[in-house]
Amino acid sequence: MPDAPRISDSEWEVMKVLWDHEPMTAVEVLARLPYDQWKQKTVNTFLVRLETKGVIASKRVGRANVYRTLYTEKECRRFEGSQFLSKVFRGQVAPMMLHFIENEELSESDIDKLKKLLDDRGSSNG
Amino acid sequence: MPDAPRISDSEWEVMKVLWDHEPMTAVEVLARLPYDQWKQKTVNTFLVRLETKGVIASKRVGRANVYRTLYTEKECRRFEGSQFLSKVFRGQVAPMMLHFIENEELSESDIDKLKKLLDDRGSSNG
DNA sequence: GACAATTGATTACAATTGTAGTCTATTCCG
DNA sequence: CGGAATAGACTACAATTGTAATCAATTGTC
Repeated sequence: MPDAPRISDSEWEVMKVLWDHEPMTAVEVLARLPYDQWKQKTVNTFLVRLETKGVIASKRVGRANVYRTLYTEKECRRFEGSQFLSKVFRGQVAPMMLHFIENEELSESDIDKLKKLLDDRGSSNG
Repeated sequence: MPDAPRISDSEWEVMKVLWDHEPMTAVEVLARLPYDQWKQKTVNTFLVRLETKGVIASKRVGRANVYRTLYTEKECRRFEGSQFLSKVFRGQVAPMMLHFIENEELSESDIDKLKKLLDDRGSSNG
């Protein structure tokens, strides 16, 4: 997969709705967003921009455009994640993980899950 | 500490240099950045903008401005980190951690370190 | 069939960001 | 002392982003 283009904050909100419910029309997208967050036209603009960027595609169905994503959430997360990592944590994974362990809420079961993952990771690829 | 203002990608590069070597002049900042990344005037602009945003402060020393940060790297990381978490991972910490465990390089010792941290975290605040 | 409602297409416009250049004051060198 | 170098202040300008409004085409309704 080629690198996903830059997706702005607002555009990300739209993408998340699309990933969850695609294919959708612009009206449907608005309906899935928090009430009063944006006007319909604003959402339309975001969709147009996302399509221009090549992140989503549309097909005319009747009089409405129906949108679908061209990148998975996972792909976009990979891109954003590595950007974030190098920008904010100088590319150092461990300090970043440490940061989140210290600063964010982790439930007991989250902690267990992560420990198991680290176990697997540790043994499989020394 | 109040929330740090929004710091752009380029501004972050400048901030990292400042955190490492402050207090510094604009010329010193440029010298610490990768060769040919930016012209002196560009770095100057970033410094002015950062000061306007209230992220750094300057003091005139002789004919040069000497800059220092007003927020620690930790504080800014907290801010950026939670933004990133909610934007890209919908606020879910565990999936994010999982993502990085799966997608980024972790050395054996990184993994050990993280496991220990999770142990502490798990037992101290069940 | 004429008008209202809906939807996309086009246009708008300010703030932020990236990337400097020019203008001005000071200071160092010969 | 006069010109060159230097540092900051001010200005520039396009791209991206946030936030829509207007224009135009289509479609349903009476």
